[in-house]
Amino acid sequence: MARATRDLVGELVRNALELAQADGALPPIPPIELRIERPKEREHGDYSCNVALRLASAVRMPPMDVASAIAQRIMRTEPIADVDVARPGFINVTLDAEWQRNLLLAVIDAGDQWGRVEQGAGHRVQVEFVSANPTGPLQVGNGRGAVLGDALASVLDAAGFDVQREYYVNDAGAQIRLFGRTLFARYQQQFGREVPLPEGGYQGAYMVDVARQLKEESGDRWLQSSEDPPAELSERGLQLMIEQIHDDLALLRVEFDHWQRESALYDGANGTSTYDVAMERLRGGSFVIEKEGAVWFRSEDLGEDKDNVLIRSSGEPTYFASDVAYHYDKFLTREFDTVIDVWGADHQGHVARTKAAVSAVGGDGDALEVLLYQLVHLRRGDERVRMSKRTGEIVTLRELIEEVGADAARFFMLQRSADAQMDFDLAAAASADPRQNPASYVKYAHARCASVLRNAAEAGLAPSSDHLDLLVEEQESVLIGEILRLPELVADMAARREPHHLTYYAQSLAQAFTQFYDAHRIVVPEEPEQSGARLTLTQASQAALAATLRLIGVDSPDEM
RNA sequence: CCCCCCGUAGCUCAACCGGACAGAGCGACGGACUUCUAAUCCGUAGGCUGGAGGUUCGAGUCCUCCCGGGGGGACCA
Repeated sequence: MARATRDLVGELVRNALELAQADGALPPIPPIELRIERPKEREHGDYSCNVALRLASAVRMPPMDVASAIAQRIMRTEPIADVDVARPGFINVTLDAEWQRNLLLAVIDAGDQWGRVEQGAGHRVQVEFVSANPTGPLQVGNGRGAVLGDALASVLDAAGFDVQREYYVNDAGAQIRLFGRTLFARYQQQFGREVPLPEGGYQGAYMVDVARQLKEESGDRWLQSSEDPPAELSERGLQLMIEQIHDDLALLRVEFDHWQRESALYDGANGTSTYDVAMERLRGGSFVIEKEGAVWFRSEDLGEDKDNVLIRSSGEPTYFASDVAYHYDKFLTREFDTVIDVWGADHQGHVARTKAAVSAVGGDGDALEVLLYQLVHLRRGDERVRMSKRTGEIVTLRELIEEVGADAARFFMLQRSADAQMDFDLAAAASADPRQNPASYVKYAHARCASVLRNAAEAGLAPSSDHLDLLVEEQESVLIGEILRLPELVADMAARREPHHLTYYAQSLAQAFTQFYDAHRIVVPEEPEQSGARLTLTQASQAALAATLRLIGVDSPDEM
C-alpha cells in the first residue's frame, strides 16, 4: 500500500481547511501541521482532527465554529463516509465501510508484507546495534539491544527506508591484546603448563573452550612462540568468538548485513587510513588541542562539559578516537543519510561528544541518532534472578534463549519502550500458555486462522469477495479496523523509532480476531455467501498477523 | 555537585511528538464448552498517574522545585 488511509483523510481535511480560507469562512492563517489521530472511543469515529482547537485562538473564533467551517467543506468521497463535529471542537471522520471492506483484498494480496508504506523511500539508514566486544559471549542485556535494533530495522524497512544492519567489531586496542594474552595463557595450560592469567585477564570458562579448540585445530604450533600473544593465535581466537556471537544472534534470528571491523579503520598506507583521514579532518578544523602530553578533541568548544582524549600520551588512540573515525566512515565515506546507534544506557555519556565529533569531521551531528535502552533485570516468577556467574544463574544470551526460546525472548524484549527498565520474567516467557505468554497468544490466533481456512476447504468453502457487505457485525468491523491500521502504525513506529508498539498491536489484533471467532461461526456450509466473506476476513487477519509477527521476528505457525 | 532514564491498578507495563471517560496482560472474584483449536471468550472489583506549584480551552505527557529508584560523569570500553 502506497499510502496509509490516514494520509488520505489528512489530505481531504487539508483541502477543506484551504477552501475555508479561500472562500472567507476562515481568515488567512499560516500553514499548520495537520495531525490525524485515532480516537480511543469508537463513537468518535475512525479518525479525528484537533486542528480547529489549535487554530481557534489564532483566528479568534470559537473552536466549534472553526470545526464546522472545516467539516462542512470536507468532501465526502472515497475513504470518508461521514464527518462530525464534537464537543470542544474535534472534527471526527467516519470511514466508508464498503471501502474498508474492499481493502481486505489488498491485505490478502500483500500477505506478510502488509503494512508497508513508502515514507522512507530514497533514504539510506544504518542501524548499528549489539556491537559487543568480541572478548566474551553475549550477555542478556545485549539481547535487548539485538531485538530492539533488529525490530527497528525491520520497521524502517517496512516504512520504505533503505536499511543496513551493522555490527561493529571492536577488534583493536588494549582489550583485544588482553584477550590474546589470556587466550595464550589458557592455550599453554592446555599443554599442562602452569601459566598464570595476565593481570585483569578474562576469567570466563569460555576462554578455556576457545583454547581447547585452538589446540584441536592447530596442535602446539604456537607453544614455543616468543610473541605474547602470538598474532595468529589471537586472530584465530577472535574469529572463533565472533563466530560464537554470530551463532548466538542467529539463534535469536538476528542477522547483520555487515560486520565492520574496527581494525579496518587503521588499514592503509600512512595517512590514507580512515582513521588518519578522520584525524586530519579534526586537525584541519582546529578541533584538536595538545595538552598534558595527549591529544584532545575540543568538545568544550562544541558545548560539551569537557574535552575528550583522542590520543593518549602513550601514543595510542582511545576508543573515542576510533569511534570518530568509524562515524566519519559511516557518514562521509559510506554516506548514510541517517545513522541510528543502539546503545545500552551506560553509554549515555558518549552521545553528545559523538554527535559533536560527527559535525566536526564534516557530517551532520543531528543525522546521528542514538537509541539508548535501559537495563534488563531477570526474574523467575516472584524471584529475582541474579545475573552473576558465581551463583551459576543465567547470564548469557544463549542461556536465555535456551530457557525461553527465540520467540518469547524477542516478544518479551520488545514489550517495553527502550527507555524503560525491564523486568524479564523467565517463568512467563518459558510458558507455552498464552495466558502467561502473549507471544503464544498471538501465534495461536494465527494458527487458528490457518485451521479455520483448512476446515473451510474440507467443507468445500472458499474465501470470496462477492458479499463482503455481509461483514456488518460489531466484531467484524472492529477486526477490519485493526487489520487496516497496520500501515499507519508502521509509519509512526518508524518516525519515532519505537518498535515496541508492535507487541501491543499484535495482541490487540489477535484479540480482535479471537473475539470475532468466538462470537461468530465462520464455516457454515448452509450460508456459503456469508462464509465466503468471513473467510476473506480470516485470510486478511492471518496476513496481518503474519506481517506483524514477521516484524517482531516471531514465527507464524499454521498449527499449534 | 552535574547530566540522562524511570515513578501510572496488588504485579509487569501501554497511552499515537498536549486532546475527548488513563488502557492491556497477569493476579483476585463470578460466569460460558453436544458446533470451525476452551491454548478461548464474557463480566466484576481495582487509579488524586510519587508530591507541590506553573503554562494551556485542555496535562500522565510541557516548565520549575522536591521525594524515591536506576544509569553515567576516567589518558577504561
